[in-house]
Amino acid sequence: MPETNLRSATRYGTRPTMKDVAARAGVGLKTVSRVVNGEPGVTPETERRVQESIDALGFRRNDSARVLRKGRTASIGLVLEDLADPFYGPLSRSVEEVARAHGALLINGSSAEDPDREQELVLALCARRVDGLVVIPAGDDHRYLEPELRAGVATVFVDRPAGHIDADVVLSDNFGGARGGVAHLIAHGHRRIGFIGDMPRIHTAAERLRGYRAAMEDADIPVADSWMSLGVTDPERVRRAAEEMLSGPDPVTAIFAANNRVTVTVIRVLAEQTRRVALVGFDDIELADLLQPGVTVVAQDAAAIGRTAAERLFRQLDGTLVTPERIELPTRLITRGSGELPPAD
Amino acid sequence: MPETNLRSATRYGTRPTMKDVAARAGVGLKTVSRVVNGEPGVTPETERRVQESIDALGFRRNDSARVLRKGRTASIGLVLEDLADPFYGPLSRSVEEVARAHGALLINGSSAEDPDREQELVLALCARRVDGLVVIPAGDDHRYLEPELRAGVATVFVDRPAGHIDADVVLSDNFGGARGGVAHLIAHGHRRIGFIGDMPRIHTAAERLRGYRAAMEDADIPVADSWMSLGVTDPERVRRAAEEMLSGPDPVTAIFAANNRVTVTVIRVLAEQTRRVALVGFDDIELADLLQPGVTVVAQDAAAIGRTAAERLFRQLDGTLVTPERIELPTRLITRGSGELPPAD
DNA sequence: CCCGAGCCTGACAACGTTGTCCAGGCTCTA
DNA sequence: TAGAGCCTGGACAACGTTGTCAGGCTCGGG
Repeated sequence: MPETNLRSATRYGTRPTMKDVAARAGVGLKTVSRVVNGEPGVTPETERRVQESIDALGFRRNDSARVLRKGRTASIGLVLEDLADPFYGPLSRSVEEVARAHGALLINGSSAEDPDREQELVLALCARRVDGLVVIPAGDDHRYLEPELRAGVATVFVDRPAGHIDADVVLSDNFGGARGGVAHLIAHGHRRIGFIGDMPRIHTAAERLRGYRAAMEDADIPVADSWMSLGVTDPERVRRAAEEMLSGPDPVTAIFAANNRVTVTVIRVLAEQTRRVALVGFDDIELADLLQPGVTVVAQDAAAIGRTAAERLFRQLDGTLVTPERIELPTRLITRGSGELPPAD
Repeated sequence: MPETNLRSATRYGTRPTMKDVAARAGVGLKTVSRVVNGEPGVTPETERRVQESIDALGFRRNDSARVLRKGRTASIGLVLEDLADPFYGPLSRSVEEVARAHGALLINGSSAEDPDREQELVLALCARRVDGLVVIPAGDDHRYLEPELRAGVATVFVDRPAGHIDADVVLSDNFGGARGGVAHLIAHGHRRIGFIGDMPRIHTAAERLRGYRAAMEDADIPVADSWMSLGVTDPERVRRAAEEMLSGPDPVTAIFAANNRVTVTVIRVLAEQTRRVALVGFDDIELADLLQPGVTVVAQDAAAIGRTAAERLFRQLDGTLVTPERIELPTRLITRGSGELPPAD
């Protein structure tokens, strides 16, 4: 009874299946499958009839069933910290582009820097049977991923290494970048240089701090505790931290801001100062060149990081890649003025 | 033979199923299902045995199979133009937050402003049987969505209305915002005001242009063709357009930049001018307050737009919502200096 | 005229889960 | 002590698709 099928197909909330299409076209179920998937072995005339039914019923293949049968979902998951952060936009975009080139869709979620939420998200993605995962870790223990890795879920960590498991990592040379940025300030005559960064439990923050210390040590400059502020990111506390190191008994003449959010706040604080204080920031920020002075930064290439990670992911899926590796991408110092100001005591 | 099950379960690329877990725990398949889903009717002792098997095998429920059986995927799709655009980051984030609150995951894709790609993406998402779609349309004909809507896929369009179908839309008051922004310039004494915007086939661009014209007409100012530049967005052409309207025979004393990308380029051009030219931009940009002068903008609330759209989506899914509606969110004029400069002839 | 080859086509099982339904064992009461 | 009712657990079908395999048809050659 084709009429019944038609009615059930157009009833709200019900979708036509291949069975419905087959019934309407008066062919077998498998023939419809062949047409839908462009498999050979169907007469043009039969194909036409099937296609007509498909269009008439508005049939759309159910990929859930397909996945169940085939095993691959053609989708990959991206877990990052916050989509609204300007660093992750381009990263996410470049991951998506690579995914698209491989015919895969991108599912993404934000961990909000919360390890539990990261795990919850990752496992939800695994339950959907994503073929691969790109993870910007919030937590530092990823042993919960072991069964997934064994099951063949391709995984690449980004921006920070995985904890307690052996997996691919793609990140910036945070240590080298920070060291270079601070050395740049030292080269312009600064000795009292402040550092404002995130909690050292975050890998990037720790590495950048290490770079700062290394650069100071290279120049034989002992670091005063009052020059360092760790674990502050919210604008209010960054502001206080900056003001303190500028007004203390041993005031800094330059500040190294260890990420883009910190940099932005520090710029605001410095704009209010009468004294000219030098600034180098980690991460580029938009319009940095239009400010007075332009903001000198150590820039990461977010798009390149995303692209590299995604490409490795698909090479894992190809089977081209077996041994986990750690890939460090170089950073680039962009001088625009704020980092070249001389010390003003 | 539990040993066989165990081996097959840990073989690379194969995952344990509920059957494997059941065999290992010595219970029935359905009992495992009950434990996994927290259904009642399982003795604590049995539950413990099952849980132990789950942990030992690293079992993870296969949501594809679940979806196939239940019909709902607990995921929604978001199709936007470009994730890297600062306007879409917060929007995407707020959509994700609402989705999360409803226990759904977010799948997103970028259309790159290409109608074919938009359709391809949307249909791919429908094939995955997402429960709902949030679409920032690139094309202007969405009749291809009719079968999906009939099938009960909740759909909300954002930023621009759908073409040729009746669906929910959430957008900013582009017309009113632009009109207000231009009126603000007029109120500060400007009469020769330039307009640089996107192709009028894009709804937002057309509306903002209409707002510009309306404000000019309200003030009885005839608009010269040379003051308007439509359909340019790439920096090079925006730059040329701006320079032309600043140097022509009838040079403008103020510019209304109809979106954030245009605004940024115009700022660069104006910074090179000796003459002080007023500027109002549509869309806020980061650090706008730190520039000299601060940039006056007509700001949209991207997060509110995303939240509103996603909430409507889930209300559609609840059944609370039936009739499609058009929701316009107000914009906000933020004065920072550039829009308050007097005309300099 | 018959037979084999080759091409279309369709019946059927399987993917892993959940909903339905029933069986068996237990407790409690008359 | 027997019957009723409850609680736990399991067998089975179904979701919509794809892979396997076999059957029927046509065509050409012997």
